[in-house]
Amino acid sequence: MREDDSDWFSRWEQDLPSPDELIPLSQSLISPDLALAFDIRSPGQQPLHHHQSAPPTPSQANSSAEFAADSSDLGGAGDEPARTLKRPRLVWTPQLHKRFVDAVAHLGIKNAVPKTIMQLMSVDGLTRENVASHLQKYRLYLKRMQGGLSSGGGGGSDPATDRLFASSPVPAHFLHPNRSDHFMPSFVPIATLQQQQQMVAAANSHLQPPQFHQRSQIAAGHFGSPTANGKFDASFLARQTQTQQRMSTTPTLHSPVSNYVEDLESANANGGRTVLTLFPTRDD
DNA sequence: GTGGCAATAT
DNA sequence: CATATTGCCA
Repeated sequence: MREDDSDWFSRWEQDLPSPDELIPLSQSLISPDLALAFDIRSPGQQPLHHHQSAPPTPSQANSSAEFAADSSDLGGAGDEPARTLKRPRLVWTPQLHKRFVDAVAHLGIKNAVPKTIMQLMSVDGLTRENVASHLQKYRLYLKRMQGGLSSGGGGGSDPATDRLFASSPVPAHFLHPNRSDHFMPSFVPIATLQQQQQMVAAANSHLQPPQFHQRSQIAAGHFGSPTANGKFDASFLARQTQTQQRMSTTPTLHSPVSNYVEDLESANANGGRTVLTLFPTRDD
């Protein structure tokens, strides 16, 4: 039983987890809402730098929503009403929108309701209202794409409002709900996701509490106008595109890279090429 | 309770 | 201007 009584202790001592290993664990016990409410962030992580140093664990299930914090801090928010706390405005970055579109595409228009979309996206901090609002706008966008005629300035497709939507390819079935063979994905990998969602959120609670970005100048393209107001437009890249393929033949300018959906169809009709693409498989 | 949609607010 | 919120209804 006893090997070396004098040794086991030093061993035990050595095997003690370092504070760095402990902290994240304790944080995962904090619900995203609480973290948001109390403005809790990772001790060793400054709100400014966001390092994405190739996570050793390939299990990327979730990305964090990016928020824009209003420069004017609300006074009464420092208290306990964690429930009714006011969340920062959600910034729908192209990446986030892509997730949204993918979710809708994979759900099928039938099941693409705010709640399920939100669940499938599994972006922590994302609320049903966020999705609902965005979905509403997105539907209008789709609507006016199909009937989009009108040579005049009203109809078409240019308003800066559409820039976001244009950043992500629109699945074909969105425009043609009338297809004889529309066995759209009703299988939905999420079974009891209602509960899983919470666990997932807890597991990767990298929640980003209202951040006060200052150098919002670094963002590459910048989609929104420089916000003539005094507000900080924090459009950041959540993740650096690490595995980006260079398509030398097709300039990225206005060619909607069409590598989306079809996972269902190809899996069904394509014998040699089962593209069983899990939904949150990439994030560009 | 949830979803959709228009209007309205921030 | 982009989201959020609200009101009203299915």
